[in-house]
Amino acid sequence: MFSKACQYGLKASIYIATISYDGKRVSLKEIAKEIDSPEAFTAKILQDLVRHNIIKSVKGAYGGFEIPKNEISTIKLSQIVNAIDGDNIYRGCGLGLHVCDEEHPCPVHDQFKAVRTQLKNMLENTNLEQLALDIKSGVSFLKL
Amino acid sequence: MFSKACQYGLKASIYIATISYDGKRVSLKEIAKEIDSPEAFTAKILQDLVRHNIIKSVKGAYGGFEIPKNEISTIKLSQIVNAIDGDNIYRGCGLGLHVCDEEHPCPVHDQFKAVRTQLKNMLENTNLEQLALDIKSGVSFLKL
DNA sequence: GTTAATTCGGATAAAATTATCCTATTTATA
DNA sequence: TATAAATAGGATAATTTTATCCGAATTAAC
Repeated sequence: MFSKACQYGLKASIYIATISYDGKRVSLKEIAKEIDSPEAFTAKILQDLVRHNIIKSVKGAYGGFEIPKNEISTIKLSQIVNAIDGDNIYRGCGLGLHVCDEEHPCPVHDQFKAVRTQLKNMLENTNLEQLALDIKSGVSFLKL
Repeated sequence: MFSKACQYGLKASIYIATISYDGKRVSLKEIAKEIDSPEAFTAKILQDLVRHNIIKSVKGAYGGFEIPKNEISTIKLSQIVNAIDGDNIYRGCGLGLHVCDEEHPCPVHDQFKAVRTQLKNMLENTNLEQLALDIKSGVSFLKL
């Protein structure tokens, strides 16, 4: 459904949110360890999220990544997916047609529309705070 | 959502169904032209679908691909997706965790479950006949 | 039988995605 | 100011996916 880069980006963002919730900052090294992802590749993805203003980075000793506490509940999964994988999953045709709309639908246009809409709603209605709290309380997990 | 191979496989299957509906057979060349796909790559995918017993091939002059008429309405999109992309889209974790179930859910497990279920139902409840008839009647399109 | 039209299958190439490495830059602390 | 701990970013490598090429096998028609 999502690229690996996007999966790492989502997991990293959620992890950063759990740490930022306590007013702390976290290093790339720790993030990669906690979400079980390749460090250098994860660095690229985080840079991308920084450029998209979704997370903040602080360079130098005692630096790391963070999300301003008051922003944690405002960041939606859709923003992260969009930044990394683009909007094809919302907009694109399920069969890859260049043109596919109500006027000229692909054979599965209607069937896919419902799925895509549900996915879109889900991603737009889920924010980092909800997910971070579940991680903190041990209800859900970021690795294994 | 699906790989390109899978998109080509779906489109090709739908096109073959429209032709088989009239009791005819169609060549790789025509299929690739009608669904706007690379010929040699499409050949590999069709071979795969033949091995999975989803379509039939006839070698030699006047050969080609076909679907027995009485099977057209029994072939579900899920079979095609499964043959080409595997079952990861139904089974796999949205964040790529190796283990992700009710006991040890990833942070978005519940949210994804609904989307995946809807996608699964859609693919299992859509068969080639419905789609082929829409193509034949000009309601939907396989290219552009 | 010969020919032409086909699918099959192996080898290879191109492109995209995923992953690694190394250096530069920044910054807190001693 | 020197040092160590970080992120930033460019170059490159490995892997996977997508795509092409070509010869072999099959089969209908002449």
